[in-house]
Amino acid sequence: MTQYVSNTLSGERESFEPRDPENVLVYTCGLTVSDDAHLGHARLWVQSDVVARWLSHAGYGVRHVQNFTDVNEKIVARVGEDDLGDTEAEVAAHYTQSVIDDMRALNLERADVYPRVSEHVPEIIDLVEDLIEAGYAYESNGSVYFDVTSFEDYGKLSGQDVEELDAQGPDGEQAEKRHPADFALWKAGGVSPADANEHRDEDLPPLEHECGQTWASPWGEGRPGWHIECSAMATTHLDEHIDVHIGGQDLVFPHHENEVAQSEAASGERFADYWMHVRLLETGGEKMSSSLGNFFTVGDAVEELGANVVRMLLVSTSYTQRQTYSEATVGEAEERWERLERAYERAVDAADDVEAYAKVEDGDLRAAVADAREDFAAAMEDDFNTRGAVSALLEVATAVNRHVDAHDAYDYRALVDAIEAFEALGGGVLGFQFEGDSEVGGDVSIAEDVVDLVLDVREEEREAGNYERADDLRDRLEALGVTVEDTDDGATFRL
RNA sequence: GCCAAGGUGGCAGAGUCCGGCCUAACGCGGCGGCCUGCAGAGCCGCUCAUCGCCGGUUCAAAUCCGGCCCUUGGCUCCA
Repeated sequence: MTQYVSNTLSGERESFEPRDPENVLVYTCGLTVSDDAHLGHARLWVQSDVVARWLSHAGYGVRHVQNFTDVNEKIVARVGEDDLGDTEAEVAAHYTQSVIDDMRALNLERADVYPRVSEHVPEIIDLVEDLIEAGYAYESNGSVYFDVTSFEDYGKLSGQDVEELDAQGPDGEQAEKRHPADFALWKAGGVSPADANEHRDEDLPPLEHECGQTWASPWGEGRPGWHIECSAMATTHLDEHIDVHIGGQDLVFPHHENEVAQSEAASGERFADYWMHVRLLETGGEKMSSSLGNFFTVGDAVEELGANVVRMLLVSTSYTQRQTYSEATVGEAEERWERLERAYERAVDAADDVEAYAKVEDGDLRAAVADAREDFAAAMEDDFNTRGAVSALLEVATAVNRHVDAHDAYDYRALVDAIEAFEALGGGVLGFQFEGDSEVGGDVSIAEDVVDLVLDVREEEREAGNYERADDLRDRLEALGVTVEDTDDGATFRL
């Protein structure tokens, strides 16, 4: 059993050999909290979530860090908009919370740390100082730039040649730089009104003064550059040398290239051994993005489709392949999820229906589950092929349906095995939730409303002390296939 | 223009690293049958591929090599 990973650094699929299998260091390049997250972001999150879950499942110890960029001119540009807040920090806090809510709604496993730029400015300053001392960066007019010509390997991640590169950064920086491809590590002063207004909604009054938070530094008041934050936070919370760096494909250059340069120049060590780049989610032939305005927010998607369908969608194309978002692909994801869920429920019902000591044996079902476990593992080991992993589970679904259709007495052990496969692989690794998931829309929604009505009546009976009536309602619901469970928060049910 | 990644059936999407179990997985769609009071779900069978184009290597290529065409991303904030 060997894990394989496509590595942008080498351009090849490599066997995965973490430096310490007990403590695999994974950094997911998070997002700038200047707007609600959309499905493109969610694709990255879900894919990196599944990577972390699978590695854990496969026996590795994983330390996962995912950052929030909460210092950025696009955030500044929204100051004063609606009720977002009057400072950069308030706007950032608003969208950070929104993203955290989205991540919870998508059933993402918690990362170990979610560092924010605003809380790591001292580490960033230290790193910039180190780079200046080592001769890789220079101060110019209160700003600090990385000297790309000083770092021999510059361009190795994205395949760029320094001499061929166009200028990086806004026009205003060019005069301060030695080489047009040099990039800012530290920017003097706050965000200029011009830079902020470039991203500002046209309907809002333009900003007139320099704004955004600034910090004291050896070079005067200023703000960290974009790329340096990830180097500083990855080093702080993981190590100078990490195992896996995951991010969106649109960040290969310049962001990740610059991270490599900064980190490796500062430490003299290789920064990340495996660079995984999740290809983009496209709609209408172009990438889904905030700036293009062609996005579907995570919140809306979860509300409309349910977390399981969204996850099924985002896991239905392997991360090395760009994905199309369309009505057809969403429809397919719905069908695939429902097929899986129904088979799971059938297996649970059938298992409830037989005694544990039942003697029936169905060799086909047992073999199908065993094969599926192997296929699932093989797919995940082969560069985290999530589509193949789902397919393996759907094979179990077919086998369960076949078994239940064909027999009056069921193979208890085989059913339990199938249920465990659904829960451990579909639930534990792919992050689906088989129970307590309330699907929104259509007949199910109406049925749920009706059940809620009955439960309200039952609650009134309970409060009045009429437990016989309440228990009768519960029994009758159970007979209808609705399992009622009383919790601290009131009664819940599942169909 | 330069850099990178891709082009597989009606759709979507595995397989390409290590050429032959690929007569191309899984699913959606379409057609027929079983089941069913009806519907849905489910089951069975069928439908559907010059695997971008051209050439080469080989007994054998979706898979390897060369050229070309097209798409997407990056080179400006971007997952």
